[in-house]
Amino acid sequence: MFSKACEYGIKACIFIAEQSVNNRRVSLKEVASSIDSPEAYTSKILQHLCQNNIVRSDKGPLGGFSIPAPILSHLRLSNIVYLIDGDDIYKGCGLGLKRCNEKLPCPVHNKFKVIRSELKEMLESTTILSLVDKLHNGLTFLKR
Amino acid sequence: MFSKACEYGIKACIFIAEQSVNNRRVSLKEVASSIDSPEAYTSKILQHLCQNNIVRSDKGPLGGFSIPAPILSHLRLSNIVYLIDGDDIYKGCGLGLKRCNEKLPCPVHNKFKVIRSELKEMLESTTILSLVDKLHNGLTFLKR
DNA sequence: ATAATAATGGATATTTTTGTCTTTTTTTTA
DNA sequence: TAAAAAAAAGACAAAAATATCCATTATTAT
Ligand code: FES
Ligand code: FES
Repeated sequence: MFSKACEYGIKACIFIAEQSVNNRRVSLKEVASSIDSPEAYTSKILQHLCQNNIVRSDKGPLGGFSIPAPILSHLRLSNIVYLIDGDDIYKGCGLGLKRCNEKLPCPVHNKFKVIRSELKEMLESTTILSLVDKLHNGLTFLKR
Repeated sequence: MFSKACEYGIKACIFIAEQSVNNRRVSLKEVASSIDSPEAYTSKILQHLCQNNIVRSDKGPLGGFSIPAPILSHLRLSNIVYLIDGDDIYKGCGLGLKRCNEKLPCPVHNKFKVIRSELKEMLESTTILSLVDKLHNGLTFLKR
């Protein structure tokens, strides 16, 4: 469904967000070990998220990653997925035609567009904060 | 959503099925050009489908690919997707945890499982024959 | 039997995705 | 001001997915 990079990106954001809620910055090491991802690869993904103002980073001792409250209050799954995996999952044809097109639809178009728009709706309506809550209460997990 | 191989596999099956309904066998060349896919790669995918009795092949002049009526009458999208892409789309965790697990769910589990089961339901309920009909009536397309 | 046709099978190549390693830059504390 | 800590950046490596090539096998028609 999502690329590995995107999966790591989502998990990293949820973890960093949880810590940010408690005013803690986290290092790359902490992120990678908390979400069970390869450190250097995770670093690239975090860089990408930082360059696009989804995550904030501070260098030096006491530095680390965080998500500022004003960003966190708006951040949704869709922002992360769109940044990392692009809009294929929203707009792409299920059978890989150049463009999904009502006028020249592929055979699965009508069935596929329903699923696709439900996925879109789900990603756009799910806030990272809502996921943080459940994680914080020990109801969900980022590893295993 | 699906791999390229799976997209080609689905399109190939729909095209071959359409021809089989009219008692025509089709060559690899015809398949590849009709669905706009790389010939040799498509060959591998068709081999895979043949080995698993989803498509039939006959060698020699007059040979080619076909889908026998008894198979076509049962064939659904899910059969093709499951064969080529496996069950990740049905059972896999949206965040890539080892196994999707009600007891140890990831943060997106509850939202994700809804989409996933709708996709599953759609794939399992959609017959290739129903897609052939629309293609045949010029309502849908396999290229562009 | 022979030639022609069409799929098969195996090896190889390319591209994309995923993952690693090393050096540089920035910031903080001593 | 020097040392340590942490991310940034760039080059490189490995693995997986996608794609191509060529020789072989099976079938049909002549
Ligand atoms: S044209 Fe294929 S999904 Fe719309
Ligand atoms: S545990 Fe992640 S989708 Fe079920």
